[in-house]
Amino acid sequence: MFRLNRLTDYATVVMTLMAEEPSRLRGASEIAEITRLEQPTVAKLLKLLGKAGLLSSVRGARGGYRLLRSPEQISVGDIIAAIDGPFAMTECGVHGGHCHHESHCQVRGNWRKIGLAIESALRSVTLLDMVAPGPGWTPKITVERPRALPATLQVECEA
Amino acid sequence: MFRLNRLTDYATVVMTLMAEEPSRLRGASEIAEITRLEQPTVAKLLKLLGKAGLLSSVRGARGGYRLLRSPEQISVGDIIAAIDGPFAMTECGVHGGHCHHESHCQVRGNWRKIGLAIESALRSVTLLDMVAPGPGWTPKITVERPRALPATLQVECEA
DNA sequence: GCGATAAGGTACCATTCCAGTCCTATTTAG
DNA sequence: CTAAATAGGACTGGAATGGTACCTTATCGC
Repeated sequence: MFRLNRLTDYATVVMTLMAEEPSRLRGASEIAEITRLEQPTVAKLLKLLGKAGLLSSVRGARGGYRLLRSPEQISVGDIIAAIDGPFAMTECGVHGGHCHHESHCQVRGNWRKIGLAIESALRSVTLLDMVAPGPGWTPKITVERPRALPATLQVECEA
Repeated sequence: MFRLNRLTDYATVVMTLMAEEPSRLRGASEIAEITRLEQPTVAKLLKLLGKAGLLSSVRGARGGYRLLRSPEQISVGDIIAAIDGPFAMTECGVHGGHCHHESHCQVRGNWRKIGLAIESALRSVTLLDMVAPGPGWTPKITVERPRALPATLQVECEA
């Protein structure tokens, strides 16, 4: 599937909640109660989001987290990157050059481009959009593509 | 990560190869040899792609597979759907209504919309594009979004 | 100052999912 | 009839996920 993993999904819920009152300091327990998620899970998410620079934390009693930037300056892409790590459509090269046709592999290059396009699209959807998208909001994602040329390419990419 | 799983990745390589000579019947072993993938893995992919209606199969000795439609009529989205199943950004509702705030959960609704937008974008990239994208090809994905309204929404969505 | 509270960090376990293998039909060429 | 190739399962090892526990560090209120 082209599926968001669960933690990332939760993270967007948590961040959307935070965006409702950006200046308010909230603790993990409070957030867990409102979102009905497990407290340890929320704590884990908050740590990750803090580490990624999306939240600032206040330690000690009556501590908590708040948004480090305003909702319109935090994107869905930021949240995904914070939880899931960097975008990468394919695993090409993960196993250290196991694929010795990489430089000639058009398919991988295309995936990379498509991935970058999706990433930039997700980076353009902000928390403010998530909180209050407006009644008729629909993200319109379009792929612009020139006329393709006749096929002559040899594909020999392994792994 | 927002990562394609490996089988789907392989499937695009296989399908791109098939697109080079759409009318030619190819067996799993031949494809495995060219792509350097394991033969059983290729066989599995071909079965799935056939089941999804992207390839037609000819059984028996000298049998094989060929594209059922022309390369420009088969999209990357088709391939992903064939291997990974239907698009679904979130798992909301997978565990049968465990989330009793679904109807009020703006976040999930937004994810669904974003997912649909990405899906339609992927459906607009065809095998022909993958085979011969042209030298300067870059998919340009844009999300159109109106001015968001002030935040007042209550988020209470679990799981 | 002290205890309570809450974040920071690390490590661990259980489960799920994925990728790959294997086995047994079924079909067709020769 | 036999060999070759797809069809369609079932099964398994391993990796990744996601949830938990434990301890440390920092701050607040008394």
